[in-house]
Order: sequence, then structure tokens, then C-alpha cells
Amino acid sequence: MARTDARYREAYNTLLDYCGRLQVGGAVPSESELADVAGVSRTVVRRCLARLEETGIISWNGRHKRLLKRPANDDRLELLGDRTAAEDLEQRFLEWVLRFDVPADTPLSVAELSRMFSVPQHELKEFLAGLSRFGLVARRPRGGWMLRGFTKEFAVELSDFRKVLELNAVRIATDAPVGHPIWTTLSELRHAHLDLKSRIKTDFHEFSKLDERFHEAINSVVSNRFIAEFQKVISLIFHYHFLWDKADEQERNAAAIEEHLAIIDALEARDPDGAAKAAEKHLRTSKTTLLSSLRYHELG
Amino acid sequence: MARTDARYREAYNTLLDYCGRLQVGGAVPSESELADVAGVSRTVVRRCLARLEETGIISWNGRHKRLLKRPANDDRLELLGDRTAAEDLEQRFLEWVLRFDVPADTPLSVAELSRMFSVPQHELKEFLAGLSRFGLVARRPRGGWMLRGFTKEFAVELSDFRKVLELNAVRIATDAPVGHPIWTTLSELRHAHLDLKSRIKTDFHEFSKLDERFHEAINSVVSNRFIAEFQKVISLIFHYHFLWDKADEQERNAAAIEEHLAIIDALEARDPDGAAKAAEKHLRTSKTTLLSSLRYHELG
DNA sequence: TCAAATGTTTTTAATAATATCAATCATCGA
DNA sequence: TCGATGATTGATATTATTAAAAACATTTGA
Repeated sequence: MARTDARYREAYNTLLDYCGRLQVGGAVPSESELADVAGVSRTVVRRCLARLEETGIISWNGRHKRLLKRPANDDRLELLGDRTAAEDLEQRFLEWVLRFDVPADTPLSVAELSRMFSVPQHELKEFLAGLSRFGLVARRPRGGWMLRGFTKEFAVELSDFRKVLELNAVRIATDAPVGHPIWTTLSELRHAHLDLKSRIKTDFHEFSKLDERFHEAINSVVSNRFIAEFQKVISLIFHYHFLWDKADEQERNAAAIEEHLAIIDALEARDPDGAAKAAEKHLRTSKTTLLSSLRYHELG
Repeated sequence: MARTDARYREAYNTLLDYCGRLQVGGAVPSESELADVAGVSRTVVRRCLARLEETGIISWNGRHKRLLKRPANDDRLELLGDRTAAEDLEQRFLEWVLRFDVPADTPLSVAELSRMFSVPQHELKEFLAGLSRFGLVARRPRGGWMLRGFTKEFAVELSDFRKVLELNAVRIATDAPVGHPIWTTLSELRHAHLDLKSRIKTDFHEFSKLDERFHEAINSVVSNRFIAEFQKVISLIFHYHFLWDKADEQERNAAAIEEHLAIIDALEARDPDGAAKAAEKHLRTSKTTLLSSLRYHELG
């Protein structure tokens, strides 16, 4: 067997419904028309017609098609679900790498990953090929893949790259016109930060989510497909690493809130230099935290 | 058939050569040793041994292997060549897109491309999956791929992204220590620029190559896998677009030489602000040229 | 006896093969 | 004559098959 006939099955049920709305004994429209109704090609329609004839729901003879009886409910074809597995492969893959702390230079077996994530092998290969563009995985000389992994070098390069992108975003944000949605978002974020600050003693773990929202907002002012693509990966990696490092979490998060607020202050004051300085300070802290979380893991 | 047995064929010939250097009547080394010699697994070695025995070149009985006769030249297996096709697929693909000016939103047929570049389909799919990370191609709803292409938006976003990366590189370059290779390279580039400037009237078309060298040198100070990956694509695209736009080529190139020299001056003077300004000016010019070359093509 | 060599089995990655779907072209009939 | 159908071609997604590698088990001979 090759590909699934899910498309045919869905079309068949659609046509069944459609026939249900026709007069018994009346004519069934042309193949092209039915193709439009079901949103598939004529080839699929003809397969459906063949089955409809076989089941005795219609008669079919050249271009003479008649509805013989009203289709019953159990004439419908069952559609095999399970169409969400490949959805968030990226998320699940990175989650696996980070959660289980898969070491650098681990050989990745397409077959094994395919089972683990219940995704067909060829989809995994395409996915890995995509990741290789980010330097996260690489091809091995004689076939197969390997995880280049979260080494110290990787973390440094990632942080530096993030800094380049985000300082650029901050610079652009200060130039955003008054009506730009960023200002509303920033104002909301300020309140969210002040709110969390007031109850940081107990709810400090909520910061991780807030951090993600904050950086996403900053970067949203840059409409650039290249940057956007990277941002997804970057934020995911930073997110997970912060969850890792449990040492001094409350203090770190409290400090980060202040740093965020400083950035918001400078942005709202339309102070490019001040915003850049504040952002730089915050990104330096982030980098340190990322590196220390790696060290922590190496020792553990 | 499934995968090719090219590996086996090559190994067989290697072992044939190896046997040629042994004494006739003498013992043939162990399977593992032969595996090392040919650089393949024992499985392949055993297939080779089986054939060697069949051909009567060796006798094989458990661990007793003897060379019966010196292998002749026509004992060798023919290896189906064509093993360099997939080498620079990226280069060839982009060259095709740019040279033939393939319009945006063109549907890409994997089968057709596979024939065109003589690369197996699955390799092309992996390649396209990689490119999709750069937003150059995208999946179509019902299977297949399409070229998102070199629209105006693409050019703008690419230029902006390049600017972000390259200004960062310039900033880092001014901080490079005295012994850093960049200073030698820059000095060489200065001479090359002055040289070309003196004969710009006739040799202006040489500039494209020099431009590539210059930007590569600037970016070489940044050792970052993410940036490096992008740089390849960016430089290729700019390179081809400059080749396109024939209007005022000599003047444009003469002006660009001055801009490059200004950047080199500022860098050698260790003047970060001056270098950033000069670079920004040059990148603005590049962006304009890229956009005008697109307009030119739209009209043509 | 025990390490090295061989025999056997399992697993993986590369690639051919194929079912499904889409599109085109030729033909037919009202 | 034009719209509908029939036949053909060519594409992609997915399975099946095979070469190669790796893992495991057994044997042999110094």
C-alpha cells in the first residue's frame, strides 16, 4: 500500500450527504460538479460514484446517473483519525532533547525517533534536514544523523545571535509610531510584571511564561521571515533552560522582572540608547543563566 | 531493487587490489582486518569474499582463506559513476532560480527537479525542507512545494537581515586584537580595491567577485554557526542580483569601491561609529541596487 | 582457557515500488 | 458545438524492500 485513502473517504461521506439532499429518482449532477462540491479531483469523485453504484444508492451509466434510494447513516465510511501526530513535532523533539538532556554528538536514529514520536520516517527526515539549517543536528558521514547538541559553544553562539536579533528589535521598537500595537502590549506587560512582582515570593515560577510573552512582544515589531523562524527555536530553548536551573530561582526572577521593567521604561520614554543599554544588560544576565544551567547539568 | 550496492562494488575492487599485493597461495587476513582495509562493515566484506570465492580468486572455508590466483583487471566490478551530482545542490538550485528568474509562487515538482539536477527525490525533499526554514520555499496545502521567490518583500527582509548581521560583524571587527588575521586580509583587500579602482574603466565586471570577498572577510570575524549558515545564502543571492543589473554597472561598482574603502579606513582606525556609519551607507546602497534590479526584471 | 575470528540475527538508512490523487487530452452525445 | 465522460499521464505520499551496519552468539586454535 502507499498513501492513505482518507481523502476519498471524506469525499464519499460528503457526497453521501449531498445525495441525501437530492430527490430520490432524480438525476445526479455531473462529475465535475460533484468534484466542486467535495473539493476533490474528478478521479476521486469517480471512485466514490463507483462505490455509490456498487452499494445500490445510485445507478450509473455513462452520463446517466440517478439516485435510487436515500443513503442511510451506516453507509458512511469510517475515517481513520490520528491526523495530529506530526503537528508539533518541533516542539516535541526539542522538549525531548532538553528534558532528557540528550548529550551532544548523540547519534539519532530516524527509525527510533519515528516510533517515539509516531511520525513517518520521511517526515522525520525532512524535519531533521530543516533543523540542520540551524546547526542543531548534522548528517553523519555514512548516513544517519547526530545531535550537535547543547554544548557551551552552542549556548554562547545562540545567546550572541539572540542578542543581535533582539537589540535590533529594541531599536526598531523605539521608532514605532504612537498607534502601533506594541505600546498597548507593553502597557499590559508592565502591569503583569508589577502584579507578579508583588507576589513574587510565592508565584515566582510564573515568570518563565511572562518572560516568553515579553520577548515575543519585543520581537513582534520586526516583520521578517528569517528572524521569525529563528525566534521560535530560540525562545523554546531559553524557556526550557530556565525551567532547568532551579538554583536561586526566586531571586533570579525578581531581578529579571526589574530588568524587563527597565526596558519597558526606556521604550515608553522613546529612549533608544537607554533601551539598548537595558536590553543589553538583561541579555547578558540571560546568557549567564543559560551557561550556568549548562554547567549545573554537566556537574549533575 | 532498493538501495544501490555501490558501496559493495567499491569495496570489492579495493579488496581485489589488496589481494593483488598478497602472495599467491598465501593466507588472506581476517574479515575484520579486511573490513578495516576497505573501510566498510564485515557484512560487505563477506559479500565480497563470497564473490571472490565464486570467481575462484580465493578459497574460503571458515577461517581458512587462501589466495588461489592473482586477480586480473577484468575481475573488477564496474561502479556506476555519477557520484558527485548531489554535491552542490544548493548552489545549483539557487543558480537556476536566479538565472532563469523563476517567478514567485511557482509550483516546484520534486520529480522534475530530481531529473533536472540528477539527484534522488528524497534528497531533494530534504533540501527543500531545509530551504523552507529560510522562507525561500513553502509546502503547498495538498502536497508539493512552491517557490516563495524573490519578491520585493523578500528582498527587503533579506537586506534588513543582512544589515543586522553585518553591522554586528563590523562592530566585532573593530574590537579584534592586533594579531587577528582580519587585519592582514583587510590590508590585502585595500590593495585589491585600489588596484581595481585604477583600471575600473575596463575591468569593472571584476568587482562582483571582489565584493563577495570583502563581505566574506567582514563576516569571518563572527564565528557563529547560525550566522554562517545564512551568510552562504545571502551572499549567493546578492551576487547573482548584481550580475543581473547591467544598468550603470561601471558607476555603481566605482562607487561601491569607495564605500568599501571607507569601511576599511574606519576599521583600521578602530573607529566603531565611523565603521558602522560607513557600513550602513554601503548596505543601504546594496539594498537599493537589489530592489532596482528586481524592478528591472519585473518590467523586462 | 580465552581472545580473536567467524557465524547469526537484528536494526537502520537508502531507495525502489506503488496506491492515491490531479491534470490533461481525446472522444462522445444531446 | 459545448459540456460531460473516458482514458492517459504524471505527480506526490507512503509502504516495501534491500544493502549495510551493528549487535550478539559461537567457535577455534594458540
